[in-house]
Amino acid sequence: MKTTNVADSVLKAALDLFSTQGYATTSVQQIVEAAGVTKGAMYHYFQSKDDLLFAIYDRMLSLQKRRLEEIVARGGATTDVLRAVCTDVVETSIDLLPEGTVFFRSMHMLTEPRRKEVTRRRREYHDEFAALVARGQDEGALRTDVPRSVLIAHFFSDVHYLSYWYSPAGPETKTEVAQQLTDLFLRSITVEDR
Amino acid sequence: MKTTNVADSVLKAALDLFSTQGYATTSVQQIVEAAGVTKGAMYHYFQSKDDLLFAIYDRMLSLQKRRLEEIVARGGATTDVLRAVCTDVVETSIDLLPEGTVFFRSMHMLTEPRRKEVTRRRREYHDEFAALVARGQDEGALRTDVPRSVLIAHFFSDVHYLSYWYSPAGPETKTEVAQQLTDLFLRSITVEDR
DNA sequence: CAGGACGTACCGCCCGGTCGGTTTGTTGTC
DNA sequence: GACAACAAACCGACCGGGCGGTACGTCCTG
Repeated sequence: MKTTNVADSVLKAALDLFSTQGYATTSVQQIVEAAGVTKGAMYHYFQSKDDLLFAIYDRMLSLQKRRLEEIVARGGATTDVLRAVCTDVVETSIDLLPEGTVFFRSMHMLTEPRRKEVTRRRREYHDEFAALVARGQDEGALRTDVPRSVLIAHFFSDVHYLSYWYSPAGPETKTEVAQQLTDLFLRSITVEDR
Repeated sequence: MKTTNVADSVLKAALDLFSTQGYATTSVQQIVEAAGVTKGAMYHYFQSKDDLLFAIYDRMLSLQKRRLEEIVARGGATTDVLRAVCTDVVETSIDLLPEGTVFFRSMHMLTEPRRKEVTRRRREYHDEFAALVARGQDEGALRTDVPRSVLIAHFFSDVHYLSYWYSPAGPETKTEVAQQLTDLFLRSITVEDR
């Protein structure tokens, strides 16, 4: 409760500054000042500046993974599951917009072991999603004339790009956008029927 | 010819290093060493490290803009023009993959006036593309049940994401990918006919 | 011998990180 | 409940280093 207050406010400040200024151009001094703590306090809870970045990634990756697995576990027709996953990941990504900004912008700044782990966990997510698409293709619901890797990249691109254009202050709510993007995606990857 | 040799090799080295290591984590010393020149020589042709970044952006933006305008100038049915633009920008983006990597990763590192100009020129491109989509909607060829801004973001996301997943060493050629992504995009934004 | 094209030594700054010390909190003892 | 004993939490002055950038000399070309 109290011990986490420092760590929490530091993380919050770091996320805010990293997402607006970038990781490299944000100094530890700025972070602790924004968080209202001292450098000593921060380095008591975190080993390095790198730690802060990784903590942000860790939280985001855990959350996304958990949500994906929950939806898949609920079961249902493949295309329905796919639809649920798509809308959910778009909505979650909008909730985590600052994290997303930092993620794609600063991943290459992580030190080697950590970057490896982030890559590994992203691949896990990717593979689980790919399995879903594969199932859809096997069932004849999804088109096979485009390589699966392209279909998947086509989906992740939307999620990825959100932090570059979406603004909560804009005209569309996150629910609408999630619906619309999912619709666009599914329309493009399903087989032409009737 | 000779005067540009230094500037060229510096820019080439900078692009290479920026795209692999990131802008902030690449020192001017590294760049000049990789380019085989000295710091003095570099600072004779460029005013700052920032200059190098902007030069990369400038080249990329000019090229994309020029290609867009050439295709639009050729005229034709709106959907055909749109298709041509899409495949072309995907192909060009693949040709400029390192530039794209640097672009989306380090744009926020540009100093204020330059970032403003980059934003302005991107908006120019965006607006021209948006006009094309609007024309398609007016003609009844493109769907209007999804906000135009979402349709456009949906397209740019594919282009944007290329530098994160596409590899020339991979199984798909740039021509194939361009065709496939264009197909996915157009399928999702055209009205259901038949 | 003038002036652009460089080479080199150097500067001030600020960064991430440290470290000895102080405060605050917890526990055990009588 | 007073207090010693100890640990965890926290402070902030300080450090070495590497950064972007510069000053100035030198060389080459016309």
